[in-house]
Amino acid sequence: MDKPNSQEQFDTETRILRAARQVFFKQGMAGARMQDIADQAGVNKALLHYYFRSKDKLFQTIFTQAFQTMLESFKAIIASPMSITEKLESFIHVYISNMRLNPYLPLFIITEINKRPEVFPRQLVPEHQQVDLKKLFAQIQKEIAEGRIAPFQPMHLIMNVLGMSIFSFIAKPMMIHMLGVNEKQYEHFLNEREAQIIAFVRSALKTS
Amino acid sequence: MDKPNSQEQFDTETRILRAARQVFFKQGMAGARMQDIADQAGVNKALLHYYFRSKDKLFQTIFTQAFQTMLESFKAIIASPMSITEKLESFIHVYISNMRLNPYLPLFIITEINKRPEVFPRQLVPEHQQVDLKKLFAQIQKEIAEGRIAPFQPMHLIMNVLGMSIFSFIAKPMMIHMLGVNEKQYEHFLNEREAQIIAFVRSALKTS
DNA sequence: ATATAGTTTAACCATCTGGTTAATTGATGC
DNA sequence: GCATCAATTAACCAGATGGTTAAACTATAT
Repeated sequence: MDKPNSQEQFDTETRILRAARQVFFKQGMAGARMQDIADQAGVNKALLHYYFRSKDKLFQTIFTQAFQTMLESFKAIIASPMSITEKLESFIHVYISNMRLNPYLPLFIITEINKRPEVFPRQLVPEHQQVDLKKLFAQIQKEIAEGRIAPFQPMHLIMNVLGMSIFSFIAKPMMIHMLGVNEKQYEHFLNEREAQIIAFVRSALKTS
Repeated sequence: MDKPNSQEQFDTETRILRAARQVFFKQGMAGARMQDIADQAGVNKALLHYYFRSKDKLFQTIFTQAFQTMLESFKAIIASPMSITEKLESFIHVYISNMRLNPYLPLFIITEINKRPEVFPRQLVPEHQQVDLKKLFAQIQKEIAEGRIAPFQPMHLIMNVLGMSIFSFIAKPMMIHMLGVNEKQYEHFLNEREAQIIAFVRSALKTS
């Protein structure tokens, strides 16, 4: 009948990667089946091994790329010449936009690292391109000292912003069941989310 | 050599349940192995089926109980006769305490609902014991109208508090790699977490 | 045309895994 | 002692799953 996926325009390797991303993101390493990925990509299962040797190798390719993606937006914002307030609001905007396109990404990363913490050593994030927290922390403390924002510990401030932004997406299924709302109501809620978080952070950081 | 687990004092069914919780929480439904659970409980694998019929049944037992646990603390706080500020701070305190004891619980619930959203219908949360949001929302709006707290939409306010509290625990492995800190530093950070979130929320809710 | 190299497929294999079963052990009442 | 019933175990089974392989197909160059 209908094709499992309309991606004939891409070459085989790309189609496998796209299919693998879909399946791994949704099912995780343990739950993903090579046959499912092959079906989704519309190719023979043996081709997965031809291009990527093993399930583990294919998974690592997907995972590493996903993790890098996550890191990149983070680092880009930190490096930019903005005020703290602007950076925080940029975080909120960027992460919420990204998650609208790719809601599974953060949860995927979190669960997979959680299951095999020993498998993801420093090697995954080479020393030279690690997030430079020191500069960001210094900037926050400077603005606090200048009285431009209320005093909060830098790491907690960042975690607050990330938590409010990311959690509302990854916990969507749980919250829908916990709060007893339906999909549509929750989507409406997510649409307001960015503005609401920004307002909340502004209020918290206001100097009295 | 040594026993896989020192729980000889419990009866077989309890030992299986405790072992299943450990394995399911960490590995998820797809990643968990019946043999692992049996080993962890120190019993023969056939006993798992003798007591719980199938992996699915055993999983459902664990999952339902975990989900109820999560709901109970939520509902208890909502029902209590506290002000909004007190309730929010109670949320923060209760969830952070619970997660110190059981860090895998929220992530477990989130990922499993995510993987099979169709399997968890309303039946899991019987109508009569669903979280009563209406009263809570009304209380929030009342306190806003009385000028006791700054105006934020109730559901966003709650999500903010839950996000800041829960996310810092479930994202621990990701944040450790993202921020390039070590386990010990992160544990120290988590110890300060409750006080920091409370301070942040208070500041945000202050009426100017 | 044909040789060559890369690509794709069907069939197959070994292992893992959830689940079953028949036999054994243990306790309890008579 | 022995009958009865629940609890426990070792051995086994069928299907699923990651992975392999030899053959077939395709395109490109000569």
